[in-house]
Amino acid sequence: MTSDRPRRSDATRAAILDAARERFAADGYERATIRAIAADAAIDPSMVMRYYGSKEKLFAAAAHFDLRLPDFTQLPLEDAGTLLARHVLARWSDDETLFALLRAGVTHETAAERMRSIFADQLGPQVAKVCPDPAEAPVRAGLISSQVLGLALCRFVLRLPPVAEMTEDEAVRWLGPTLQRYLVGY
Amino acid sequence: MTSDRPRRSDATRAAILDAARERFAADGYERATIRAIAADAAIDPSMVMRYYGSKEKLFAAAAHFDLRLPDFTQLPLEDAGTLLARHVLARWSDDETLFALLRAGVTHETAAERMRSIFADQLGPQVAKVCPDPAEAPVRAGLISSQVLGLALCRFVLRLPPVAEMTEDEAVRWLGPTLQRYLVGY
DNA sequence: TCTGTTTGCCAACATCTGTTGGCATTCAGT
DNA sequence: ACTGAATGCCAACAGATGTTGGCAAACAGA
Repeated sequence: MTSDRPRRSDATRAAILDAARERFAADGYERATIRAIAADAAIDPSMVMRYYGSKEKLFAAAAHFDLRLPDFTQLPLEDAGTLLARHVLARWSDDETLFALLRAGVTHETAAERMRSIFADQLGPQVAKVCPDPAEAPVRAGLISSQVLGLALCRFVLRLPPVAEMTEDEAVRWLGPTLQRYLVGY
Repeated sequence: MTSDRPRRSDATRAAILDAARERFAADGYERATIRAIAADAAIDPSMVMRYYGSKEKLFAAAAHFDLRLPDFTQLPLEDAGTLLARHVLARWSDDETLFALLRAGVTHETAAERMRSIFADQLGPQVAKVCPDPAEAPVRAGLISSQVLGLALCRFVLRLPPVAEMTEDEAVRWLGPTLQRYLVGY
């Protein structure tokens, strides 16, 4: 249906998406100009418009993200918090899409909505599987989000020195118990 | 020296600062235009330039913030975390300057630097007074910042529903123990 | 080989941005 | 009352931004 035979322009489309993610992640929504993205992708700005329609739609196309959470029921419950902290920090480091969402989400409603749906649709259900009362799952998932996003904000975006210079292990050691409590404690 | 007799334009200057804080808080640095700020202050855009020199300097002038932390040595140590959570949440609610810093800090280096200095110079020293080893104070202050900023981000900026709808008491109940641990625990 | 579509670039548009200079009015000191 | 400074607005600038339309070259199907 939607996927025909591969087009000759697929490489260009992909290059645009890559450049867009990079620019949105580094500069936020408004500072990431179509001209700069096009330059990074080594094509003309008008191509971006032809293939993605508008800056808004380009962002929507570039900002798909999957946290790739493990199945929480398969996790040893007593150190789920630590494993979750490690997984999320790693996921954060190897995919700049989350930066794009974080930087853009602060000023751009589309990005904020995308962020909300990631934590509601991907994290929420997993939390519901293991937390004491499934009705509390949204709140617990929200708290986990707050600590995870807060650390990412301080570490990667604001670059508060002590948080930015922390090793990943150190960060996991501190966050693990916090997430564990938000997950199953009181 | 710097402060002469009050000028006739002081009201205008103050109106500009107020409008600037409001716009920066609501829209972030780039979307908060000088024209919009001037319109809110009911004066001409050129006045903003005359009194503050540039948009950059206007932001710097508008983004002064004091957390007004209590003296931690005067606090009952066993619920310092809870008191800190309550204080910070309250402070956040009644001064939009922090929003301006948060929204702008994500894309604007001046704002990020200001944010860093707030948490390093205001929070850090207080933490040093009560944490087990003063050498750990920066890291502990950084962790506290991450949780506090993360909650503010989710609650006020991204508006994750479960976090945004939480009562302040509920938020304090969840954050208290976390901050307590970052403050004095392991 | 011919034809229509796809891919790409160029030039331009309308608008918005921070910023500047000039001119009128109002105020303060004498 | 006179003078110089302070205050305010208007008009305009130069540059950047998202976006559009047209035209050339490369391609694919017949």
